[in-house]
Amino acid sequence: MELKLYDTLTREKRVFTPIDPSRVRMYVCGPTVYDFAHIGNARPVIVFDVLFRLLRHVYGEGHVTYVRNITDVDDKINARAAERGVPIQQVTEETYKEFKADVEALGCLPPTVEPRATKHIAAMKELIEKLVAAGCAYVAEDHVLFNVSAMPDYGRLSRRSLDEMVAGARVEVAPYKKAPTDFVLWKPSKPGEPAWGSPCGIKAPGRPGWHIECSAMADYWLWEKAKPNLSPAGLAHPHEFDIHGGGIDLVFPHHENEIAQSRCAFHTPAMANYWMHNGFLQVEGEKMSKSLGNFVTIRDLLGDWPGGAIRLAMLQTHYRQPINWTAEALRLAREELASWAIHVFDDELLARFESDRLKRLPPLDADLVAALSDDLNTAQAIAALRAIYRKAQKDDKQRYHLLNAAVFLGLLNLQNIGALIPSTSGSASIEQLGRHRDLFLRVQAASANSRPEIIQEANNMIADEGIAFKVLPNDGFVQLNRVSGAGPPSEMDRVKQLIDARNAARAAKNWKESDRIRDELKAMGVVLKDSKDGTTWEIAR
RNA sequence: GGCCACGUGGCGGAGUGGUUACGCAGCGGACUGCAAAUCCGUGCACGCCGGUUCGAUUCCGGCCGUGGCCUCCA
Repeated sequence: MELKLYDTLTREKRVFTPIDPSRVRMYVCGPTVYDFAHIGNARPVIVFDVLFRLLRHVYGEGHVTYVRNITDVDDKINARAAERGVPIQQVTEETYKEFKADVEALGCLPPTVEPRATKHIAAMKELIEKLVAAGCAYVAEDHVLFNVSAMPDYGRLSRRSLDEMVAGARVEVAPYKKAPTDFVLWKPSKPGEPAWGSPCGIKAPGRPGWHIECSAMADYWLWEKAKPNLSPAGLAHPHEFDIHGGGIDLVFPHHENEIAQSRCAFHTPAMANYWMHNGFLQVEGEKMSKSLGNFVTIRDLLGDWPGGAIRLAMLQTHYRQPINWTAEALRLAREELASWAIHVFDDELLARFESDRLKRLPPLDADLVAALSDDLNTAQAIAALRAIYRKAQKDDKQRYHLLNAAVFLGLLNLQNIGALIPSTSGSASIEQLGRHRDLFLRVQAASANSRPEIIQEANNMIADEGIAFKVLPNDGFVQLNRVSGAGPPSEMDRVKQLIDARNAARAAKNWKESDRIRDELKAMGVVLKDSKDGTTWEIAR
């Protein structure tokens, strides 16, 4: 199966051929950790997680290195720390933890490495000195600046000429720059700002610019650290790696500058062989901004929707298309996952699947892999899942394949399948569960880290009804329980009794009685579904 | 202002030089005592104007509309 990826540099879909198939290397720009990540931040994380999964599938799990950096030195972080009156490191550590929890709840695998900028200052300084030595950078007023004229095809990625950039510039040019397009590699720090000993003989302490961080960390992890594991073919292209990803807004200037830095420092024709960019995201048809009040954090969304539903909604649009983020799309995604969970999955299937996974996974659906191999066409991949779902209604084998495919795409795991199937313990009322269904889903969908807090919050809201959510220790499923006291006999048992009584009445063609019982169940919040195989029921919404 | 994308049926959203996306909603049918649910089937489309072509939603040009970048925002 050929894998094709769209390359922003050449603006075309090309067959993907890794430099070294035994070690496929990918770098994606990660978050700047100063606040909760928003849904726009989630897009590249999810998109490149799908790519990571696909690459692992094609080249083997141990043969893909995925680096996603953490930018933990940045003026926005400094500002936030000052605002809150806490040390910078506290801001970055806290935010990183939250980010990790969010991303996990969205079904993303951890990258191979998550390097932090502050741990790679030496590599950055080394790179800067290399650039100065090569005549591609210069020192001015304690800054080190990249000399853009040293890079002949600067602007190739973003398809803009130097003239355009100068003409279109709307910012004042700092006086120490030789040319308006030159950008900062290193800058001096004021007292109180994070600072390290400067390179190039600069006495004043300083800190790195944003662009150099990525060039340095990419090279450190994808070349210096990867070298020992590369085949001769891989070593023939020093410093180059396979895929560089990020949001489309990073094309200029960030990625353009990364290319300039890395290529000039290492004298290579390319930094990465494929440049991939995800499209932008709007919220309910409008640009997301704090002033419009439609700024949606991942955490907020996870409060209202299972992570799998967020992921499904996200992947329904091709990654390069703009996406309009709506509650309606989320609702549909949740309903769809719920219908899979309710109609074709059960505990026996999940248990069998989990035990199989430890040994060997069943082969993936060919249509699914073909769709993903065509420049990550997740919309078509999801269509393939729906086709399996349709077959799964009749063929038990297909249920297993659907589960396998959904787990592969990261849409479902044991925990969030449970999230879609509400249940009560003996004594809490089903009607109560129905009423608090959304709250239930919020608790069930929470990541392990954030769950205690969310469960506390949820339980505070329903405390006056004498009920509380409880996490079952074995499987992580959530139940609604009565807090204390004996309570009435199990309502679940009562439902079963009533259904049996109703079916007895129906068998006797006593419709009046059977309808009365159905109404009684309805009053409890239970909706019946009769089928050939018997009567099932679910919680009313 | 410069540069770059995008514009598909009631809604969301793939794809294609002539032939099915898919999902939701709608309609019809099966099932059912009725209802719900489920399953099966089905109508509805390619912003506007030109051009290339036997034929364009798909290629080219123009226009209109929306969005992005040019400000260390994914």
